[in-house]
Amino acid sequence: MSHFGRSGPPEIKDSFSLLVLNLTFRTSADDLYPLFDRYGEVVDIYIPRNRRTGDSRGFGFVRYKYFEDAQKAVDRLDGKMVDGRAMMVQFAKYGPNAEKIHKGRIVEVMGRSRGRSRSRSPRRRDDDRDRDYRRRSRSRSRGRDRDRGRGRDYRRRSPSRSRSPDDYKRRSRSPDDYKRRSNVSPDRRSLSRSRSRSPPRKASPSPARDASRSPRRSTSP
DNA sequence: GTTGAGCGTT
Repeated sequence: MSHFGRSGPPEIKDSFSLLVLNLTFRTSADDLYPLFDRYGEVVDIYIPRNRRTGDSRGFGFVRYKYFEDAQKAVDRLDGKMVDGRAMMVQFAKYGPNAEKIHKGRIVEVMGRSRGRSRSRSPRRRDDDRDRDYRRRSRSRSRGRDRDRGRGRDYRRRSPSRSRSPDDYKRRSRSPDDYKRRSNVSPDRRSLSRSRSRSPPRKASPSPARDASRSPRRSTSP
């Protein structure tokens, strides 16, 4: 079992963060630990996962206690085949909170004291990130030269609305209708089964069809 | 059952 990430992000100041890219979607921290632990003391390993699906995002973070170990791991594990895919190991550029990191070590801390003054609207970054990373993937794989197309899309975003919210409200049926339907539905079924308005026939439901084809054969000798 | 550039928390 993974004992990483259970107590949140430990002391990042005293550790060097490594970014592991090009990982398979099935690779977990447990799979990376034995590989990275061989080259030094691993403080923590974390692999961002999607909260909705729970799938790995294809990359992870490995924290070393000493810089030399981290550097060695980068040099040795970079391009290492893991689960049939070569992973890329490099020093992290940003910290968990977007802090600037140099060589895996924090060199610049976010202006928390000053940034705090800023009225930063506390928005849900979880969902946003989840959806964003998906869209970014798609865009990147194809939209490298599609910058022009993107701009066009933004302009055409307006006519996207063809219906007004009022229409939706109108669409919703009245409670009476819903009630009636709810009542009618089971009632009809119940009636149909109970009353047996139409006696179930053992024969085919449409003998006429057979009859229409029969005559031909019947008349035939 | 899929995907593939990037930067992270229970």
